[in-house]
Amino acid sequence: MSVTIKKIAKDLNLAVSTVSKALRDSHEISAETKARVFEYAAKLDYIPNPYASSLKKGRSGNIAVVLPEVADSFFSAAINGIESIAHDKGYHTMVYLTHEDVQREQSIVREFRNGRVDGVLMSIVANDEKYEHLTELYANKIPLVFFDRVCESIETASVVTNDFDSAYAAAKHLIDQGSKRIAFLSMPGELAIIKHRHQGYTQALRDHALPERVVFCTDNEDENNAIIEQLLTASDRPDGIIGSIEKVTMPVYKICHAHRIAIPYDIKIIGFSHLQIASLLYPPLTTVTQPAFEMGKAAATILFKALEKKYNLKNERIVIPSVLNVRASTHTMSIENK
Amino acid sequence: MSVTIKKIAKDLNLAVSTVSKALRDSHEISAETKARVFEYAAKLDYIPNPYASSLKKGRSGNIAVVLPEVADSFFSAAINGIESIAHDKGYHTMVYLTHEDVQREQSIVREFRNGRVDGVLMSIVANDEKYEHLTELYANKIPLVFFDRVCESIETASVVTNDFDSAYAAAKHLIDQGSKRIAFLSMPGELAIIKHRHQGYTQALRDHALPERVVFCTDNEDENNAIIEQLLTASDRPDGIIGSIEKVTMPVYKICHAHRIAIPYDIKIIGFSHLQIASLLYPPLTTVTQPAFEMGKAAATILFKALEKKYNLKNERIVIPSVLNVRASTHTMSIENK
DNA sequence: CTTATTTACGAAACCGTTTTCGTATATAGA
DNA sequence: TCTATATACGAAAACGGTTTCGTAAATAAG
Repeated sequence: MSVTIKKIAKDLNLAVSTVSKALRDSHEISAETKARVFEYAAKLDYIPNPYASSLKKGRSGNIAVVLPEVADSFFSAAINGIESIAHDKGYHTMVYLTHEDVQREQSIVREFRNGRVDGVLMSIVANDEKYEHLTELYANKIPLVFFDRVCESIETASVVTNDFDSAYAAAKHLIDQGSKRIAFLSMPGELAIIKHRHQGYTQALRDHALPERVVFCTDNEDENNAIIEQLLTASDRPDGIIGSIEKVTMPVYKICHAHRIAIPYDIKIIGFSHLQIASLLYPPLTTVTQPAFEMGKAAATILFKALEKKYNLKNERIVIPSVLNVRASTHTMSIENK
Repeated sequence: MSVTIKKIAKDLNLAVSTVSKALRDSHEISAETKARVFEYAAKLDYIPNPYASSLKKGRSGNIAVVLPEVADSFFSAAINGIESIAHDKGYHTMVYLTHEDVQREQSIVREFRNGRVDGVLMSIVANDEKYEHLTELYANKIPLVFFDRVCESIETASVVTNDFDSAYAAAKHLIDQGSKRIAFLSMPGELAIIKHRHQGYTQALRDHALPERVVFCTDNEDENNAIIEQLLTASDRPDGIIGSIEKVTMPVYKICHAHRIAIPYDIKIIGFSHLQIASLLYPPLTTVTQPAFEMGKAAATILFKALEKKYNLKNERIVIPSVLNVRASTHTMSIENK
C-alpha cells in the first residue's frame, strides 16, 4: 500500500490532523513539528491521494479540453498552449474528442457535472442549436471558456480570432491579385467561425461588386473530393478560392495537381490553416493563420482566473488576430518569381 | 449541491447501501426496488461522484498519455487512436507533455504513483539512462505501455514500428535510385527509435559498400537550420538524405529551396514522417510513414487488457510496420515525369 | 414441524484527506 | 493574582460512495 497521512501520524506519534496541517504549512503547527513531518514525509516519499483530497475539498485539480478532433494541427497547437498553462498552475489536463459528433459532445459534457473536472475549455461541434448540455454545465457552476469555435447563445468567456476581418482581408487580397470569380468553400452547420468568415467574404465581394459563390463541403473526405472536383472541372471554374478550414483546402491542391490546373495561374488559393509547412507546399500556400498556441494559452489563463478567484466569466471576449501569409499560391503573373 | 446517493436513499426511504447496490445492479436487490431507484435517479439526473468511488475502489478510471510534444502530427494521430479506445472503455484520458525535458517527464510520472491514473501510455523523452521514475511506476503496480519511443531497459509491453527494416528499406531505395553519398540526419540521446533507424541505415550502406555519414541535429530549430545549411552547402554535399524524424526533414526542404538545390536532381530526400500532406510538398516528399493511429489504438488496447484482467505485461511487443511512400523527392531523372 | 438456506435490505465501517472544534499549556494584560 | 489570548496539538466529523456483515422474513429441505 502507498504511504498515507495516517502512517506518518502513527510513526511520528502525532494526530492525522496535525500531520495534515503541517503538510499544508498551517500556522497552527510549530516550526519544529513541521520540520519533523516534512522530513519524514520526504523520506517516505509521501504523495497525497488526489481522490481523498478532491472528495473533501470539492475540487479535482483537473480541467477538460473538449475538441472536435486533434489531428488538425490547429487543435494540436491549442492543446500545447493549454497544457503548458495548466501544468504551470498545477492542474491536470483531460482531453476529450467529439469527432464532430453532437451526441458524443453531449455525453462527454454531461459527465462533467459531478466534479471530475473543475473547468472546461471547449471548441464546439458544428451543430444546430442543441445546447442544453452546455447550459447545464453553467447551472452546475463549472466555468466554461470557449476557444475558436464558440457557441454564441451561451454567455461566457471566449477566445477567438478575427474571422470576419481576416476573411475580408483574404478576399480583398484575391481581388487585388486580379481574381474575379472567387468561391468560398464553406461547411454546413451553425458554426460561428464559419459564419463570420463567410460574412467577411461576402462583404468584401459586395464592396467590390463581384459575384458571390459559396460551395458547401461536408465532413466526409471522399464527398469533399467529389464536390471540389466538380467545382474545378466545370466550365465556370472559379479563378480564386478561399478554403474556410484546413480540411477543405487540401483537396483543392490535390485536385488541381491531378487535373493540371496551375496554381496561381489558373486559380489562386487561400486557405484558413494552421500548417507551418504551408510554405513547403507546391506551390507555397497563402494562408490565414490562427494563433492557435496563443489562443489555447489565453483561454486557459482566463479559465484559471475564474477557478482561482471566483472571477465572473460573463461577456469576456478576447480576440487574437489571425495573420495573412502571402505566398505563391496567390501571386499574380507579374510577381510570380520568388 | 449535486444529488447524492444519500438524498436518493432518504427520499425513497431506503438505506444508502441499498441504493448503491441497486444502482450497480446487485443481485441482492429486488427487481422492483431497483426499478424504483433507477427511475428516481434518472429523474433527479444523478451522476455518481467520481472521487468518492475512486477513493473507495482504488481505481480512478483515468489513463495518462505522456508525450514529448503534440504539435508533431504523429503524436496527434496517436492521441486520436488512444482516446477513441479509452472512451469506448469508459476511461478518461489525461494528456501530459514533456517537451523533451527529462526533468519534466520525471515530475509528471512521479505524480502518478498515488492513483490519479490507473495506467500509463508513454513515448519517452530522449535521455541518458535515467529511468528511476519508470521503475517506480512499476513498483507501484501501475501498468505502463510504451509506444513508439520505448525504454528498452524496462520490461513491459510496447507498441513500436519496424524502424530497422524501414530505415534499411529507405536507404536501399535511395541506393536503387542512384544515390552514392547518403547522409543520415540523427538526433543525440539514447532513443531506441533513432538507434534502430540508424542501424538500419548503416546496415544498408554496408551491404552496398557505400560510405556512411551521420549528422547529429538538436532540439533547437535554429541550430538545426545552421547544421543542415552547412551540410548542404559544403563541397562534399550528400546526394541523398534520410531524415530520422519529422523535425529534421522540414529544414532540409527549406534550405534546398533557399539555395536552389534541386530535389531530386541534386539531392534525393526521404523523411520519417507522418504528414498526410507530404504529397503536396514541393516536390512531393518520399516518406516512411508510421501507423500512428493504429499504434495508439494498439497500445491502449493492451493497456486495458492489463487493467481489466490483471494481464501480465512483460515481454509483449507489438510491431506495426511502417510504409514507404515513394514520391518525387527520390525519383531518378528517368522517371521524373509524373 | 424443525432446521437450513435464500432473499432483500439496513447498519456501520472504511477509503484518505480536510476542517471544525475542543483543550491544555504558555504568555500577556489588568 | 486572576482573567484574556495565543500557541500547538488532538479528537472527531465530515466528503460520497462501496463493501462487509448482520438479520428478518420467506422459502426449501429433511
